[in-house]
Amino acid sequence: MAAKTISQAEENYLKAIFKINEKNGKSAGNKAISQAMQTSAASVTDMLRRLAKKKLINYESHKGATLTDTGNRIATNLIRKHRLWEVFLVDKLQFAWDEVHPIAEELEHIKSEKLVARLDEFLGTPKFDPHGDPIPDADGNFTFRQQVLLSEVEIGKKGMLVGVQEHSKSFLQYLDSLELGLGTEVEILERFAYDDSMRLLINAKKEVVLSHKVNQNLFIKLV
Amino acid sequence: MAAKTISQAEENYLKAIFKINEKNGKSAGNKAISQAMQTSAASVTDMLRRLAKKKLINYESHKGATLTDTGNRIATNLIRKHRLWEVFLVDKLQFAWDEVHPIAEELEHIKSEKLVARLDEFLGTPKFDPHGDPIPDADGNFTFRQQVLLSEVEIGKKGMLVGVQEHSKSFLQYLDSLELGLGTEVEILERFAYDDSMRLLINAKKEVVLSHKVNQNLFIKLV
DNA sequence: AAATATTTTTAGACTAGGCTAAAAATATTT
DNA sequence: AAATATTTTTAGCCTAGTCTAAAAATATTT
Repeated sequence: MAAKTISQAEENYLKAIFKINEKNGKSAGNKAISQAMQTSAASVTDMLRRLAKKKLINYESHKGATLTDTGNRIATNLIRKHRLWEVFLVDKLQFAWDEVHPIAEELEHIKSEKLVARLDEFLGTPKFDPHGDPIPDADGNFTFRQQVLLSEVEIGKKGMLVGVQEHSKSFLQYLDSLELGLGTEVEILERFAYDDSMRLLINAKKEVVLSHKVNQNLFIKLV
Repeated sequence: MAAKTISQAEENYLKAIFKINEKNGKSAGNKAISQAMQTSAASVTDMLRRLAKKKLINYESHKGATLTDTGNRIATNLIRKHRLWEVFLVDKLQFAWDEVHPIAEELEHIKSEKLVARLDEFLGTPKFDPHGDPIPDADGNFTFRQQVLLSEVEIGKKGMLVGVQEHSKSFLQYLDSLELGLGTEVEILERFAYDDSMRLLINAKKEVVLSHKVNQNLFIKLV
């Protein structure tokens, strides 16, 4: 089967569709895709037709898109590459977790299968990236981890920060300023009903108060 | 000075022009570029005009192209990135020297300055790539090394293989089969006037006979 | 220097990927 | 169910980068 060439633009659309499908649990609409890709709705319609013709997505006019098996495999592999490169940048080249995303966004398009395999091995076959997101294996399987949003944790419970949902530079830098990195121990001391903010004890020595918005973006593994 | 965006295609043309300028010591003609880029002459004319408009090359109709300072800086930086990535692939990911070129060809287009600096440091600021080609520093300066083509070395002289001029997979694999890698010691035992082939002693223990074509592609540092 | 060969440019066309503005289809309110 | 709002598609246009075929310019031979 002649593995058709897939352009970077096409790859990026597949990844966007994958993420929208995953988050919403249903087919990705034109609007959502155009927002994710920062392109016009008209461009999206064009691209969806192209991807459908290549059998990478299932698409019917006005009904949005879902990935075919092939499309899913490609999107998953892109995510694998993106996350492995992020680990490389942080672990080997000492980048901070808030600076790796745009670089990995370019690196994920490098084509060699062998490169990915060797990189994975070189990094020690990591299961999670620097933001705590799972790295799918070569067959596209994600490691599942028991985790809850900090906003859902009850008073008195203890846990450890294992992931972030939001990846913006400003959010990550805010966490840095609080010394809240992956692996940080947290204990819920108090919850303010007024605005759902919470007072926490981190690493058993420092207290911080986090807004609801922040709490909704932190994944905790309870201990 | 608004650093205009430069596409991968443009970058590849700049690199091709750099190499042709370097090898021929004069302005790069349309034909040579079209051969290097594997594109039609018409496409080259178009691209030369685009590059000239961006002040990356000096170009006049029918007179070929040379790089401007800006163009030269970009081309040199691409070569720097290409060669650093080759070192990464060989030294860190255990790739063979005959498989890294196409992958580095993609990796060299990754944009981050910081990435290059960190990679360089991570690799121990190497001065030569896995084929013995010099890696320009961040300012574009190449390390110069005293070297001669094996075909020019006199009988009885000894030296060390420090570089290859040809980079094809088949040539490199042929060298591998002879156990002729960079760093190999060679002593010239005999030269056959008939076809300019040479008999050599390598690493003081094995004899091989190399054709003139091979001898013209090996760089030796005399001891 | 004329004839011939080679190189380069022009002219016109194509694909990928993007855009805006308007029309059509679907969803949501009232 | 009608009216209104939102989403999606259509139509037409644009740029980058490629192509072929023919014309023009330059180089090489004779």
